[in-house]
Amino acid sequence: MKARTIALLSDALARAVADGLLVTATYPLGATLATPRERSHGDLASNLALVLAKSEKKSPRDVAAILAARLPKPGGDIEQIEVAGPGFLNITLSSGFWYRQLAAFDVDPALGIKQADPGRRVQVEFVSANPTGPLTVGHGRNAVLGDSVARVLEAVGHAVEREYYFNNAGRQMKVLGASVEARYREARGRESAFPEDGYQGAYITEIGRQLAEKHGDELLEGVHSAFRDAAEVAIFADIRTTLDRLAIGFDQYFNEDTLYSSGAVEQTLKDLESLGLVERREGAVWLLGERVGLAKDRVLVKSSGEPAYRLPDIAYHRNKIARGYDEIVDVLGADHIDESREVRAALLALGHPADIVRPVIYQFVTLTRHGEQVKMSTRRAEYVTLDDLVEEVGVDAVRFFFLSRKSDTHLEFDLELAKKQSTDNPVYYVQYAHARISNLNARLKVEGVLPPEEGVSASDLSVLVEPEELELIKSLVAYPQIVAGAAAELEPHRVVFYLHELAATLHRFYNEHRLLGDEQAARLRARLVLLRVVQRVLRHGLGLLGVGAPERM
RNA sequence: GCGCCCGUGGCUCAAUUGGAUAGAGCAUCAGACUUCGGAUCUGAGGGUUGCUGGUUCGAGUCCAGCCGGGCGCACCA
Repeated sequence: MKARTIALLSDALARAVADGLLVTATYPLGATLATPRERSHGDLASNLALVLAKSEKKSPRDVAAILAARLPKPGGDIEQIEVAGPGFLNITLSSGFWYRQLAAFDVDPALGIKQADPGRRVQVEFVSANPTGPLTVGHGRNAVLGDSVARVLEAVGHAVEREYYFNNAGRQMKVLGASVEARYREARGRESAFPEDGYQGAYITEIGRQLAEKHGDELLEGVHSAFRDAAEVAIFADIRTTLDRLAIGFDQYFNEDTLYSSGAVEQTLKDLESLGLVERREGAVWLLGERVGLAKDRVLVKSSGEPAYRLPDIAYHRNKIARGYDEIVDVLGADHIDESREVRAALLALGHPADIVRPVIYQFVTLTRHGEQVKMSTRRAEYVTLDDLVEEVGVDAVRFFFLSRKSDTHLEFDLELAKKQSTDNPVYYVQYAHARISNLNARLKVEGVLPPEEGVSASDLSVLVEPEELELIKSLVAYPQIVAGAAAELEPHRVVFYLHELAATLHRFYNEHRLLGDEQAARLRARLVLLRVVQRVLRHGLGLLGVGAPERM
């Protein structure tokens, strides 16, 4: 419809030029045709006259009037065209158009969502927590965000691979092993030197205790990798369990270590060096900031001879690019923004198409309870893990709440609100809309009323004349654009806001119009089609968020 | 000090990426059906979008400078 309307506007412009009233022959790039947020502004609004005003040296309203006079007379899908405000052309579509849309949605498994053609191969890398401890609430936002971005991309026809990148070799893991060893010794009643910067969580004590149980005193003598290995296995199992609960899975787990064994890290360093982007000084190897567009020089290899984290990270991204993805999404906490920039700069310097790497940055999460902030300290054992959070408020609330803010803003997670089984809680509000329709269908079925078979005609739907009904139809028809926008901008929160609004529109309709006992059979049938599509959209949207759509609550 | 992100009713957040009279929810107040589950709905009050300039037909959105908050500025990952 948009394309058709633009063609009409373009025609009107050409005719105005032919009539000698306007001089701009080509349809301007800056002109948009959008759905106004204000309902009284019609269904489509063009700013064409506003954009042309300057070059035409006429007032926007005059330009709009000239164009309006050359648009086709209302009829067919267009019911009304008017000049409004500073010079907008507001177009109202006929109800017949909307009935046809609804009828089409009813038989379209894709609910109007266009499939990208050709679809792209997209990799989404997320979570990527090293196995040093249970996932935190912060990882939770990462996990849910990454998974939902992947779902949205899949919904518009891209082939998505989910990847988890981890490092089980570095200093962190050594400290982890030493921490476990100390706990093991304690469990065997021996002296132990707990590392100064060791991991203090209770889960470490537990792993140490289990090793003591299994091996007795066997591990007291000598140097063992068993501590580190046991910790890794136990912690990874724990992480996977948590992710499973959240219905999050991965296609690949990528171990940083393979970048060393394959020589990729070394090769990356060589390549940077041969491009003259590297300098050796103070015993370390530096990436020259100026040469790659960064403010400062950055260490690639420490004076100890170990690569700093960013070198393997650059190698990792080269590896990803070499795998041929059309697009690479990195879900990162705000504290990794600079790192992401450094990698990007290095990739560009190495001649890679760094633009296909798209970081999704999220800000930190705070938990509140009764308006008070819940303290989370990783150093001490008093943090709330992601698992604790899921345990307390449930999977649906965790996922919905994490997605209900634009990722790049701080997120305040209200524990009490998330647990409430009432209208205040947006998860329940949306889920209830879905369950309500199920319940209604069940009640009607008892009365012997069943929804019509699929394939009703637009004219069958023309009994839907109430404002609440047309509002629902328009809201449904907007859904594909919401999904497309969420996919293009990697912003699942748009789906959350849309669903809340759709649910509100449904509740309004539901409250105003009673279906049970309606004697007008044709109207009842049409309404059941409408509700069927509403329910499908709710279910689909919740699916993009990974949130359940219950039949009953 | 430098860089990045953010400042929107009392609170938590949106705003179709530069569009029209800045919208929701919570909270407050006032109401609705002899409940297709009231886990719902209607209405009201509440705003100089941190401040000051600038860009243009038009700014919450863009540019500059301040004020305030967060993150980063390791040879930690």
